[in-house]
Amino acid sequence: MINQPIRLVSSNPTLGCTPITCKDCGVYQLCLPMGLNQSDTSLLDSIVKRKQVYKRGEVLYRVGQPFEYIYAVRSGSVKTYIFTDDGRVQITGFHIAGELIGLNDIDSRVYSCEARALETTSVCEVSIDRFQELVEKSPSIQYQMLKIMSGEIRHNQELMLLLGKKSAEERVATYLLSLSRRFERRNYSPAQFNLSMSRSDIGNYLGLAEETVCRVLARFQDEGLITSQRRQINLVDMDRLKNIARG
Amino acid sequence: MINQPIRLVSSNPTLGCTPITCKDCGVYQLCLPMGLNQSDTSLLDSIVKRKQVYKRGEVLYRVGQPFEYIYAVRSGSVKTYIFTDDGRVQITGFHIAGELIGLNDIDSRVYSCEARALETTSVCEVSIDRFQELVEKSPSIQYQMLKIMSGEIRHNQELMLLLGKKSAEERVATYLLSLSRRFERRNYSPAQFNLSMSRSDIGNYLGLAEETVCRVLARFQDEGLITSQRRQINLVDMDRLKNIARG
DNA sequence: CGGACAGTTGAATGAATTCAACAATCGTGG
DNA sequence: CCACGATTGTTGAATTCATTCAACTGTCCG
Repeated sequence: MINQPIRLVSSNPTLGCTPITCKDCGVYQLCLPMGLNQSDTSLLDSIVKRKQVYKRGEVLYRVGQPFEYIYAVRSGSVKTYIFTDDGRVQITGFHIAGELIGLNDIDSRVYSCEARALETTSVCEVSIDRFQELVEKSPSIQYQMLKIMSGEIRHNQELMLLLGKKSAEERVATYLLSLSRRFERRNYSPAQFNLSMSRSDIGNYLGLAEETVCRVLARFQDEGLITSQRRQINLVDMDRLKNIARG
Repeated sequence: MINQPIRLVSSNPTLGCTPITCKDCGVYQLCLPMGLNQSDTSLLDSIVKRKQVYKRGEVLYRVGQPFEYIYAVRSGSVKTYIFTDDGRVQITGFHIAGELIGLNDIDSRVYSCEARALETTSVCEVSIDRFQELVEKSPSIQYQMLKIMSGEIRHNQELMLLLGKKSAEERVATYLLSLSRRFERRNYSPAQFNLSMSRSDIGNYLGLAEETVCRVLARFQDEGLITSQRRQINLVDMDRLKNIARG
């Protein structure tokens, strides 16, 4: 059975993630790096509210709306994207279970991007006001937040490298491997998975035309690197894929 | 007199920056958003150490070096950049007076990018250990840090939009206007300034060839949008420039 | 079943790159 | 202070990788 977690909360501690249990939402993984004590996690419990489910295509928030919640994805997936003034769109991230959304905008009163569910998606909405109270009570949680955001900055920088310097093949290979790693961390299969996003979304994210993504995937398939049936992806030769991703 | 600040520390409070005086380094602007009280700023003084000067081309830190300091630029400018495995480079940021360097990597033990002075540059090196102690004492400072990093994520996302979706002309126009805004905040002239980075650096940052940057600047000059003499830039028609940047 | 959407493939086009040659400027050492 | 080599910037011509346009197929879901 593909894309089914073995145990969603069994994330390997050496990866720097600790599972957090939330009374209101049931068990989920907030993916805060290690370093929280018992009282910290109870504090977290106290502010993590409003479990919510969004269906495919539904919007979590729009640009300019008052910034109210940080979102922790429990299951499913979400895309976030920003706009140019003339309406072009750039997808800035795909977010799967265990990831946080809304970290940009903490210094702002409004959301700077739009978030939309790619499939049926369950999230916990964390009130920013209560979150702010929390971090003032618990410096260690706040320091964990600094770390998470620091990691997000690094992730974005790698994306800048991809967008600025990589060829179409390198981009697609990098993308597949990045997804693979994230699934692996969550105990999904790193070699076989379903894409929840369209070719068009992938292309948008990678700075490519949708047709280019198709062609590259077709080439990868011809060369025996992957098999793909629409959104079902199978990474056959990860090593060669890694070589391509590296350039 | 171009590129001379009227008063370096007179930054308009409405911009969300408060000038911070550091006993060890003299007066400089750390550009922490408003919200610190007197005891916070004394705390900051106590950890901001090691005023340091780097000459053009000198390296502040390299990839893989132990992460020891966050840097606050006092004067001059610094570029930060990352590498692909095969040695390609992507410049991820140019940093001028009042800006912080090293915020990515807080969750890491090593620097993930390299930083190099573009000209004679004075910085304050802030020990990460002492910084961590500080933020545990002062939640308000830490929350300011969250805000700064949140802003950095947003800035990087705009760069992703630029790299993924904008034409060469839009990129260069956006770049010039971004520099202009940053100079303006620091009471430098927003219309006339010197670039401390080469065409090659600009192109690298914007995902363009150096020659393309030249050609676009030449076109802008032909069309009366700017005048440029090598690194001396004069924005003549900001409104049209803004229109181009928007697409 | 049918209409809409998503994905694929081919051919023509184009924006930016690469290659190349040259010009202007910088800076270092005599 | 000047000269000269190195660096940086500029411009033209050829090339290329990805895009755009177009036609078509497969799949999903009401």
